[in-house]
Amino acid sequence: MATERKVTSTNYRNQSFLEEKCSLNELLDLVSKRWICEVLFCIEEGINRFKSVKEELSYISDTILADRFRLLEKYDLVSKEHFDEIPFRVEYTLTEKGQELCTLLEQICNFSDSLPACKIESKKKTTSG
Amino acid sequence: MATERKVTSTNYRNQSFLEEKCSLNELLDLVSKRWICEVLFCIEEGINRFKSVKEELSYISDTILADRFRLLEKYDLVSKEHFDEIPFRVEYTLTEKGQELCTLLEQICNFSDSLPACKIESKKKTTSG
DNA sequence: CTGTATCCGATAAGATACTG
DNA sequence: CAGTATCTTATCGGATACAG
Repeated sequence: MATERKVTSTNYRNQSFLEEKCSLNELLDLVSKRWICEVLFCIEEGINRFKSVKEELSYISDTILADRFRLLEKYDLVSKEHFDEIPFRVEYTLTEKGQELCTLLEQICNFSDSLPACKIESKKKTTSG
Repeated sequence: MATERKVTSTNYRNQSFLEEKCSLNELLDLVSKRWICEVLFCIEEGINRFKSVKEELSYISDTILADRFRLLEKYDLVSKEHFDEIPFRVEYTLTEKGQELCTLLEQICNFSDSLPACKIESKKKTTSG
């Protein structure tokens, strides 16, 4: 990961245009990255180590999880603590801003639950038996 | 646009996993698409025709704008009205859900403004002269 | 245990040409 | 005016191998 964007691309120019217009676009670019919200929610619930988050989110890969932790730290939404034990241990915790974001995301989550287009109804079908 | 996802990909499986886990992920996938929020805000402000939105959002392309309108309509966030005049005219307006989403987005916008990592400070630099 | 480096396939964004 | 069809490129997500 950590590949730099090609500054000559239209893609880059447009994203920059949007981010300068409103910081919302930068934040959305972050929180919409795959797994980001789930990682955030894991930490909120106290599942706060590399391994435990990886287990909780069955399919996430090392590469992506490491990248997501790095991003969340960069944006000061989580903080990282390294414990010098043997074997060593790393824990992530939400910052105040991180907690605030979680709360906002939960509001959006309620909203999306109420959107008919989301939650494609046929997903459950518990009519068996 | 409108290219179908390859159902055999890990990419697809993971996104499906997340969307089934929480509808938040589906909504985020939508609102984080480039220009979506800006289009929504344009409509909210009464800039509600293809041409006028295109002019307001300098760099957006026809292809993308059409796709965004289609998505917003599909999710029932905006509704489309065709006026049979000569030349004909099409107007988009927010639905109740669309208005509700705008309000939520504005809250997140306030939050992102307060995040130090967003709004990279050096963007203004009005110290000249 | 907690990551990093490198490479590759899938998807999103956009350019261009065209239509009723 | 308000789009659609087709193609190209950039970026993202992920697999694999490896490291402190």
